[in-house]
Amino acid sequence: MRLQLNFKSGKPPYRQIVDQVKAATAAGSLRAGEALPPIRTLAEQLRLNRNTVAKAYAELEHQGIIENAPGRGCFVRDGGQPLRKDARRALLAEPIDALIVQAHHVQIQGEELIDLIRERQRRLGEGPS
Amino acid sequence: MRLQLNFKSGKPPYRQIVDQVKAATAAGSLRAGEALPPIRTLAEQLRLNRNTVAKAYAELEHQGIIENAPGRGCFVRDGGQPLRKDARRALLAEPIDALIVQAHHVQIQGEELIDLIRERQRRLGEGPS
Amino acid sequence: MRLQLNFKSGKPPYRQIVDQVKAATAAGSLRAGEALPPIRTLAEQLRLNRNTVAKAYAELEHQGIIENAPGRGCFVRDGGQPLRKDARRALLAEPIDALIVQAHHVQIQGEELIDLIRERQRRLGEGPS
Amino acid sequence: MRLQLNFKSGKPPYRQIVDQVKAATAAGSLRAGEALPPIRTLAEQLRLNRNTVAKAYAELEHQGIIENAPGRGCFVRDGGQPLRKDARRALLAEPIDALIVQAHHVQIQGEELIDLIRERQRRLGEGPS
DNA sequence: GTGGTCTAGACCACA
DNA sequence: GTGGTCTAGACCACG
Repeated sequence: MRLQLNFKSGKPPYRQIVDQVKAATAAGSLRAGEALPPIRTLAEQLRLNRNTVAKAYAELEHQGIIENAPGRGCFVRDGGQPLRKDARRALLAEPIDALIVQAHHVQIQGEELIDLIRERQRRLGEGPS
Repeated sequence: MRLQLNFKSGKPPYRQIVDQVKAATAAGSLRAGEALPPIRTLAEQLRLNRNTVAKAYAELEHQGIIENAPGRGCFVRDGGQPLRKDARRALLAEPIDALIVQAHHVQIQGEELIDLIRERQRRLGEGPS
Repeated sequence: MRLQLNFKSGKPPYRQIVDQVKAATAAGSLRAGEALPPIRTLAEQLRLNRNTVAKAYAELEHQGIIENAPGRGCFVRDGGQPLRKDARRALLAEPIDALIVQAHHVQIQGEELIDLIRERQRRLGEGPS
Repeated sequence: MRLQLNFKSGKPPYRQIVDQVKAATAAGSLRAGEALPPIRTLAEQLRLNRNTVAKAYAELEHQGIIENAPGRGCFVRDGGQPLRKDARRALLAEPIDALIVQAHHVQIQGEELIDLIRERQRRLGEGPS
């Protein structure tokens, strides 16, 4: 589970954590019973205060996504069937549009943007499927 | 020019206005020289306070997207990107990486992500408004 | 760091704060990394509303002079001028012309103006605070 | 009488007109009985609305600096002795400081600033006294 | 404790 | 009519 924060988006960090964990569980890439990273570990990775991460975890527990077992860690609860592919693709529509717009603003469009993305995929070690 | 606020996203309303106006200029549905709705009018439409809309417009002016002429109104400015191509591409590296990670969370990778992006490009290019 | 407002100048208070902080960093009495007074404290000192001071600080952050860290405070940033020398000199042409004209109005010209400027340079260089 | 507006200073244009005319009369470069440019002429030169210039003139008349003779124009009233040299020099202290600070921000200081100013003086056709 | 955002309502400068 | 600034006081996110 690799979380990615965007400090310029305006969305508060604790909300970004909540939303990303929810997306991962909904898509099935985080399975029921799996453990989330300990609060202090995640706080270090994301360079956030522990209180902030704790708040995100508390919110996730409040929404029934995870279960907080004091002293043992946080675990994903069973959330039923993972989403179908269309639903998962729909989750990406908004962030993709945002990227296209931002690219347009620096006058990079169409295939040039696609090329750039492929380059970053290669660099992140994610070869074309 | 139809603005739509999402009060559940966690992103502050004034930021949503900024991002949507930027998107509209990028997509061509707002052209250079065109007038934006007056602050008071937009505030009424969106059921926001005048100051909140004013803050959004001020931010847009600060970013060089629009021009605020006291007494006359707010107008879309002419683009004009002085940076060299490498610099512009570099600006996109971070948001692209964020998207790739987010897509990974919902188990969409490689060429499947590329396909999705092409689809959104087509849809945005079809000319809104 | 002693800020002084002039309510008769016609210049808005938040702009006076911005200009004075910029002056202080330029003069070296505010060094990189140093903390500015908290918004609420400064607002009290200057008998301004908190929002007004916040606007000034936001503007300073936007100009890259300071860094506002929610929860920790506001800090002076490291300078770092990426523009080339010609570009920087060009930025001064307009304000210099304005000064020459203003001096002309009070019948101070040529070398007499230069002398006056040298005198102010000496005084500012003596290191305030 | 050459007026110079600075739209970025934050000081309202009508105040800049008032202050500059006051400075010129105080320094003696505008003498009693002399005519000010007609409102519509000045408005065109400064690219302001006539109302704005009219407001400045009205303020000047209110302060007893000028006299408005409807149909004939605006004239400077007798303001007694013009200021002594020290007083005139003092009027320039603040704008000079502002320039030095701004120059410092683009890392132009000392003699380099002096050189730049001399260059602008030459270009404005104002040879060293 | 810190800074960030929003509302409500006022006054000013400009066209 | 337009946008710009200020006040007052509220709530939120972060450390």
